[in-house]
Amino acid sequence: MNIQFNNRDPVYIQVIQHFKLQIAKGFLESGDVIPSRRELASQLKINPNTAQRAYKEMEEEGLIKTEKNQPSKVTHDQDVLRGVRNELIDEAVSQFVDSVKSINVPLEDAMKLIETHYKEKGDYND
Amino acid sequence: MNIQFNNRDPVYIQVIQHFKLQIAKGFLESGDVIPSRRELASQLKINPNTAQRAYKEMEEEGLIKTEKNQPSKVTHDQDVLRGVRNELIDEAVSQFVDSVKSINVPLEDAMKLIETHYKEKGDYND
DNA sequence: GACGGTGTACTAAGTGGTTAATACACTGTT
DNA sequence: AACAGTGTATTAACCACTTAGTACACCGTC
Repeated sequence: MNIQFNNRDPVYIQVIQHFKLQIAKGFLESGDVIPSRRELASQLKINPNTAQRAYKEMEEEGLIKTEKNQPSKVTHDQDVLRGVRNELIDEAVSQFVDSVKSINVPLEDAMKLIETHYKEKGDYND
Repeated sequence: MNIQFNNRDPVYIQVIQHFKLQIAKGFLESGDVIPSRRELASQLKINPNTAQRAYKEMEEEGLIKTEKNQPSKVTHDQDVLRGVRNELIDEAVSQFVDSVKSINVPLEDAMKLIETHYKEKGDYND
């Protein structure tokens, strides 16, 4: 567990984002336990309340499930997990399409640019 | 002149963005005059200092040029103007590619999604 | 039952950055 | 010369939001 924080976005948002990425990549699966608030805070050197805030929002989104005095677990609802991935993708697509359309970039040009950029950069591993 | 402000981003940023879009679309061309700080502020119902801040940053980026007691004008430097468009595009492309790669979406899938989304939505007019 | 672990709630403090207020210098016009 | 319009600079106020502090309730285990 290690997150590269930027100091642009709020920490708790970045924590949530981190977990969503893990889920979207399949590294975190249904039923997996995640660290306690205090443990996560300790590992990431953040305030426990910040961890709590992140967990609370994830709980409200249905990503994780917490039972009394039990470590929080990733939800068993497969649809929700698939949803995380799809939302991340949809968000990226929508934003991109909105951007290029707003300045009248033809579809063909946009596609070509993506293809080039995609192939240029190395793959992610973690 | 009319901007649909969101209350997420700072106003002065949105003002800059608006001018960049106008430039990228070719609606604002080299040498065109833009409203005075106070006039813009009046039109948009924002504080003159907010307009000033936006103009100042655009000045620093070389987008506009201001001479004493003359209305600010869009730069004559064509390269800068082309740069605006290219930066907007590059930004969109990079962000998209980073996003999809970070969750291991294959290029083909990404392309297909873009194509579909692009065709679905109506074109922009303004 | 004491202790260390868990999750949770409430409140206070801090903080960074945006926006507003105000004033100054300059120029052209009347 | 007065005035109304420019751009500019400095400082103050504001404000939303994040983060931190603290305390409480609960459960297992030793």
